[in-house]
Amino acid sequence: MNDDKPNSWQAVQQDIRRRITQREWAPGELIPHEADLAQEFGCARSTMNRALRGLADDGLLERKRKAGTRVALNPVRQVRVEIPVIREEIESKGNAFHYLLLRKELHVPPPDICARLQSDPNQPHLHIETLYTANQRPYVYEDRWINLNAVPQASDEAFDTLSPNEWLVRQVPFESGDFTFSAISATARIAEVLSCEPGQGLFVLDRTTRSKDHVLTTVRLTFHAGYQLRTEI
Amino acid sequence: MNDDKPNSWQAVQQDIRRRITQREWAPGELIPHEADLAQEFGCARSTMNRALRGLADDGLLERKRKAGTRVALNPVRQVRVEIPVIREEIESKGNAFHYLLLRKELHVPPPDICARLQSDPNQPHLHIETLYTANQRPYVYEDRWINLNAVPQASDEAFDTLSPNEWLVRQVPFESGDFTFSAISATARIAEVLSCEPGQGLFVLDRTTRSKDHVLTTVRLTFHAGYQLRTEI
DNA sequence: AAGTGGTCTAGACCACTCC
DNA sequence: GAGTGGTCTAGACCACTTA
Repeated sequence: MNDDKPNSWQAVQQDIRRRITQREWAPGELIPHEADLAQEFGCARSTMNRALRGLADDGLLERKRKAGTRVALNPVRQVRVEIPVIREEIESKGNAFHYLLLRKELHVPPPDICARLQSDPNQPHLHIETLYTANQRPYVYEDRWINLNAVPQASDEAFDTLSPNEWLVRQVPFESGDFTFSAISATARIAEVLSCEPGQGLFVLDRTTRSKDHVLTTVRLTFHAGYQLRTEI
Repeated sequence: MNDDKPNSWQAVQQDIRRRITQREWAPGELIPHEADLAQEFGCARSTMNRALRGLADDGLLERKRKAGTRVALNPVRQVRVEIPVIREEIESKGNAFHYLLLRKELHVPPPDICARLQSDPNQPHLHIETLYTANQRPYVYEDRWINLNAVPQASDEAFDTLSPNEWLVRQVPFESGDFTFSAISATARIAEVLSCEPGQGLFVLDRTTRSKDHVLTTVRLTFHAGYQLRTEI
């Protein structure tokens, strides 16, 4: 590491961070310009810039040209969350990973899914339901729709050796997407699939993936009871 | 913006990103070194470095000294999630924000909370329960413990003009923390507070905050039914 | 109009890691 | 030992924003 080197951007950043967290600079306060700070720390302005830019990315500082740099009033507005790759998440805990194809059908999606796929309301698409298990115990239930306008080759795929997710990642480049975290009460169907009580509160991750012109797929992952998504800052 | 400038790191990054998403470079493939790419793009190595470093931060590339840079096998492993600042989240939707102090007591925490606070199992701490409302409707229920070893002045605070969270942010510098997202089934108590059915699945955010030496506070936010946390990539 | 952050460059040295 | 990314520097110009 370079933390000991007094002029590394990490060392500089750490000291600036300390000044912020220890209230040496109060929230909302204007701090010295890059150039002055660089001189004070005896480093190049680019080094100071990198340190400050990082803190701004983390939400600790707010920077504006001409206006200068201020300590953010409300720190820590964002965290990075690792999106689990199911297979790895299960195997990294030393558990056996399997998946079970519960359904693979072509039919017309309900209206909400049609809207998400940005598709003609009468056009059929591929509907796939999968259960992923850890040591034979239900881990997460996946309810996926694949847009056949965007991924026509999906209808010929058996998904017997590769899970839908792994197959899609290899098949189709994607560019953007959105994620939604929420909670639901287990329906009778989901309770059966995940071996829990009906009504049980379950953690849910909805993901919609797009390429340049199309929505590729939309998927809802419903996790087993007690599942947690952790992160640190 | 500088996106049009052909030598801006953004422009370079965008083109590299395109090569990755469009499979011009396959997942797992070794890509040219910084120096070569810089020459190809006609930019300085530092510019290329910044572009590639950003893509590595996003999880699209994996870089190792001497080994070189590879396209990540499984892209998009992490997303940035905005941690809601309750007051702002409510007011930004044009709703009236209020909070209601349901409880403020000093007593010995249950064992799991003691563990989180890293505290003596017999020592009392400050327990605060708050309900935040949007247009008088329950929005989120906050169940908080404050470590009195770390924040002794909390016991004198009435929390009548400032919510516990806003007060703490102003009082105490903190350095790190962890976040956990999960789901629960509403207990009778929570159902009453949040005006929902017992057993209803609810989205939960647990947060523990530390300064250098102490755990400052641990809090569980239980959101109203139907709450979603969204993010995009 | 002027101040401040944002970025680019060219060159240098260093640190890590693979062979 | 050697190759590759990581970083620092000094200087320059630019873009955005406020006054």
